[in-house]
Amino acid sequence: MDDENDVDGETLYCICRSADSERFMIGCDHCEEWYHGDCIGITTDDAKLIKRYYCDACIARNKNLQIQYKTKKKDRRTSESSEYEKFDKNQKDYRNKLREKMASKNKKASRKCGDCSACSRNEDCGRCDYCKDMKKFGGSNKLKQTCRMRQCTSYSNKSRSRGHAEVDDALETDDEVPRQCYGPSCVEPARIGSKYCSDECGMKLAKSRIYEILPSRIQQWQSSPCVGEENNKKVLESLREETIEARTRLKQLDVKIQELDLLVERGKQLTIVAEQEGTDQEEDTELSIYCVTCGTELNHKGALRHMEKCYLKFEAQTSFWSLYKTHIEGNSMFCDFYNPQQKMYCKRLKILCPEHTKEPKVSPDAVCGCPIATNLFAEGETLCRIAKRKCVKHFCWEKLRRAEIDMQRLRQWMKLDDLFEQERNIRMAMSNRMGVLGLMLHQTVDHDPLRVMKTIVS
DNA sequence: GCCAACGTTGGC
DNA sequence: GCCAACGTTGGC
Repeated sequence: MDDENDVDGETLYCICRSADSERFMIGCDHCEEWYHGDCIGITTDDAKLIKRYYCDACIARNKNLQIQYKTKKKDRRTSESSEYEKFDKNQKDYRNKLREKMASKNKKASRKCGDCSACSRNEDCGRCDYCKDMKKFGGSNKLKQTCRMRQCTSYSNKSRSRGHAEVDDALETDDEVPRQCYGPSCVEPARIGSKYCSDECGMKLAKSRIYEILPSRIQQWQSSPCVGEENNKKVLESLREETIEARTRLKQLDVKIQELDLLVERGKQLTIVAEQEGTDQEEDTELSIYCVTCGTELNHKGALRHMEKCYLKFEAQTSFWSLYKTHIEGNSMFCDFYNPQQKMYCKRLKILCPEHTKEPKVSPDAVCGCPIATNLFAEGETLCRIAKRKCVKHFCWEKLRRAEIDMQRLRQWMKLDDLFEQERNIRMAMSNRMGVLGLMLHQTVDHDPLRVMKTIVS
C-alpha cells in the first residue's frame, strides 16, 4: 500500500490523492487518513464541534460509525443546536453536490453510488472471474468487466441484469477491520476483503462442510422419493426401448441389403432372353409421360432413362457439404468425398451421388435381373431377363433399391442420434440432481406428517 | 495511444 | 432471460 500513498517519497492524502498538507486538514479516527477540509466540505469552524471524525468511506463500510460531536446530539436543543444543524445541512449539501458533479462529469460514474462498500474499494480483488480476465492478472481481457468486489451493490440491486456472483470468500459486511480467519482451527487474521487468511483455509472449511452435511443429505435423498427422478427413469426406459427398436430395424435393413446382393448375384447367372422385348413394345404406345424434373414430354420407352439422367443433372447443381466425416458402424451410406480445397466432406447418399460416384459400365451380356411383379404388391421368383442396356421398365432398379434402403438406414441412425441426445440430457439432469453440488445446495422438506409414518411403517 | 469498463449483441 | 464476447467510449 505504501507505494500507492507515496509518490516520489511524498505522502499522498485525502480523496484528491495530493501531497498538499499546507491547507486545513482533518483526520479520520478510524482509518487515520487525512482529508482536506475543502475537499470534503468541512470548515475549521465545523471541526471545532467534532470530537471524533469518521470519513465517508469508513462510514459506508461500517454503518455503526457516526461522527461524534463534542456535545451529544440529544442536547442539541441548546443554543449550539443551530450550529450542528447547519453543519449537518452543509455536509448533506456538499455530498449531493459532489454526487451531481461526478454524475455530470462522468457518465460511467452513474453506475456507482459512491457510498457502498464496493464503491469505496480501491483495489481489484484479483480472485473473481472478472479480475482473472484482466490483463494485469494474466487474463485475455475478453470480459472487460469491473472486479466483482467493486461493482456497486446499490446499483446491482436495482437495475443491473447481470447477477452478482455470490463468492463464499467474499465479505458479508466488507468491514475492512481484520478479523479471525474462518478456516477450521485457524487463528490467523483474515485477508482484507475475505473471511479467510488464505485460499487453503477457504478450501478446508468447504471440505469440512461437505463432510459434515453430505452424508445426511445422501441418507435423506435415499429415504425420500423424488418425482423428477422417477419421471426421468421412466423416460430413460422408453428411450432404451426405442433405441433397441431402431437397432433391430437397422439389422433388418442390413439383411435387406444382403438379400438384394443375393438377388443381383442370381440375376448375373441368367442369360438374355430376347423374346420378351416384342411383347413390351406394343403396350402403352399412346400414353404421354412428362419428366418429373424438367417437365419435358417423353417417349415411354426412354422415360425412366431420361428422368434418371435429368435428376442427376439437377442433383449435381446442389452441393451438400459438411466439415465432418461420417462415423457410422458398418457401411456408411454417405458419399464422404473429401474436397481438400474446401476441407469438407460430401454428404449425398453414396449410391446417388452423381458427382463422386461413377456409374458402373454395363456389359452387353448383362441381364436386367429385376424381380418381376406378379401383382401390384408382391413380386415372384421370376427375374426380368431382358438385356440390362435395353430394359426400359427396370432402368436403374438396383441403384434405386439400394438408395431406398440407405434412406431408411439414415432415418434410423438419425433417430438413434436423437435418442442418444435425449438420454444424455436426462442423465445429466439426474447426475446434477444427486451430484455433490445438487445435494449440498438443495433439499426437500416434506410437510406431510403422514408421509413420515408411511416411511417408518414401510 | 492505452486502458478500464459500459452497453449492446447474438447465441443458447 | 442469461451470459460471453466485443465494439465503443471516456479518461488519462
